[in-house]
Amino acid sequence: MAKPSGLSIDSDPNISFSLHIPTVLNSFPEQEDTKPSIIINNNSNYCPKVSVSAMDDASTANTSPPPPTTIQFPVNLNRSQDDHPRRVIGEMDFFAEKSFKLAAEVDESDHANADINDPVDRTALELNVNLAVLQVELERMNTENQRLREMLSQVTANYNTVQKHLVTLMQQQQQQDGKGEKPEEQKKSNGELMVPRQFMDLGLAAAAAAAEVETEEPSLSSTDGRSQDRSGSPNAEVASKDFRSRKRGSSEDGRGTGGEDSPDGNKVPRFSSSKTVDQTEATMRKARVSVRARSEAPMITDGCQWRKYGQKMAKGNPCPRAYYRCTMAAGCPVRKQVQRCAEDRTILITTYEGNHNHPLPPAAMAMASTTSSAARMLLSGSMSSADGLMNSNFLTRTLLPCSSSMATISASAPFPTVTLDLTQTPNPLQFPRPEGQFQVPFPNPPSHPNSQASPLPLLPQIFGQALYNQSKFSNDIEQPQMNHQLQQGQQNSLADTVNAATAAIAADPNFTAALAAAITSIIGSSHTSNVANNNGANLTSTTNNAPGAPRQWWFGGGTDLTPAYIFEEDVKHLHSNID
DNA sequence: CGAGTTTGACCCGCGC
DNA sequence: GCGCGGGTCAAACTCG
Repeated sequence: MAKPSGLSIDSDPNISFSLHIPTVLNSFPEQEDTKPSIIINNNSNYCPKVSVSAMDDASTANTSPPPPTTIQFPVNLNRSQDDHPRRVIGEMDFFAEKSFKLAAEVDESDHANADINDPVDRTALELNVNLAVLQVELERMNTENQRLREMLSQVTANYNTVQKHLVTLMQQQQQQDGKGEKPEEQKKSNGELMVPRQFMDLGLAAAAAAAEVETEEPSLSSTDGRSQDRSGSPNAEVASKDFRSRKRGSSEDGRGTGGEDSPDGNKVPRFSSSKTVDQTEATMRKARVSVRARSEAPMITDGCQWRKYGQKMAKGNPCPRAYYRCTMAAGCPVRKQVQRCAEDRTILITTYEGNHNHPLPPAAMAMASTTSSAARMLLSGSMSSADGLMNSNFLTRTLLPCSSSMATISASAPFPTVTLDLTQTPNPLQFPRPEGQFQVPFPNPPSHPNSQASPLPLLPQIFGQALYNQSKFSNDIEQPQMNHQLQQGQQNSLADTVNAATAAIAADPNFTAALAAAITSIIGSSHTSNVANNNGANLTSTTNNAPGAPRQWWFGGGTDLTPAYIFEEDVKHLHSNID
């Protein structure tokens, strides 16, 4: 990776310094050898200046990079009178201990008479630049700190709003419970959440079972080990076929004895753990995550290996639907369907189903984590509402608080499906919430229309690992026994929500790195949080189309200006991370 | 020759 | 009961 790295001084009387600092937050392993450098140019007669710019791939690869941030400060250099053209006097390595040591030994006052041809004066110049670098860096950090504080104040305000909202809703809930109305009936009467009863019932068991499983076997996401890690459960291939067998056998149950037959023929009591696990498997398999992305390619690249096992013409769409199954591990139950949108054939609709039973490569982590988190958000949401603690309105506003039209949950589909629409801009004002759909924030589509191969940004491995660690940490701690099932389900919901959000914000590596600690702290705090902590942080970002324009971030938001939901523990952790 | 794809057949659920 | 549509199977085929 060849990047300009050196200290050069032109011969004009006024010299400008260009300090190039590799973007630390966005650095990749191959960039580690990139060092800050100073380029001193004499392109101004009266105003020597140091210009600090962050050098990254964008600024170097782009033909018209955004102008670097230029911070000017006086530099008095007595140039030699010879008009030598540009002369490179050496490279300043800011990571070299020698550079700082030399600079510290030089009297600062010497810089006024510095002669760039004199080694001592050059050292003085280096000192001057070093101080400037530190000043600039300090200034930048102050600015960043200020920005984070503003964000925190906004989050705090949102928290207060939500807390009031929660109290109101809890009061309403108590009043309705006093009338003896069951939650399911409430939903029907309210007409706000028309989720199939089958899904609601399974979702309760699924979330509970998922909580049990995850307590024993924490994992980065539900995508790894869901099938194979369950003790006594069949392997994934068997489970996959068992699902089909169960589906076929379910219609025969009515003719049978009425007992529940396990796949291996043993009688299994109702509500046993294995039955719950089966229901979990069935539900997780039924829950689907659909990703819409613009792509000319026949299939989006999600990091997994797939084998096509069928193709059908689907009704209402002239484009055939292809069926794939994951082949990264024998018996992985994950399948996906790929079909072009009938209305806009540039849009590729990929529907994922099931959870991987094997470790995933980093490249596959983002998509798998996102889809599985979205699916489990769906299931956890159903559990919470079915449990009666939250009515549908609350579910809508807390679990799925944003209506940025980037992700939708279709409850009317044959299977509960979360649709992540990566084809639209996330501007909430442009996309009013459709009736009967709940929406969750997800990242904007690839900024470049041709970046078809990666509709979702790759989640940095370190970020995923942090989530894993936090998940493990929170699961290792004994849970208060208030309502074990519910609480763990909510914890999963929180983790899923945050997990999805983190995958979303991974679109911006700078922000990802900056907020990784905060997000993971939110997860880690969930075990001590109260019921209201079900919500988690929803982070949405948008990018101005103009190259180099800053990415804007906000918590929550949406057409109805629903505030973000960050609760006390989360705010504390944000505080601690910022301070 | 093995892995992956194609494609017709089959199964099942569901609505009429 | 029947037909339709979605989903899967598996033999045939293709390709490297």
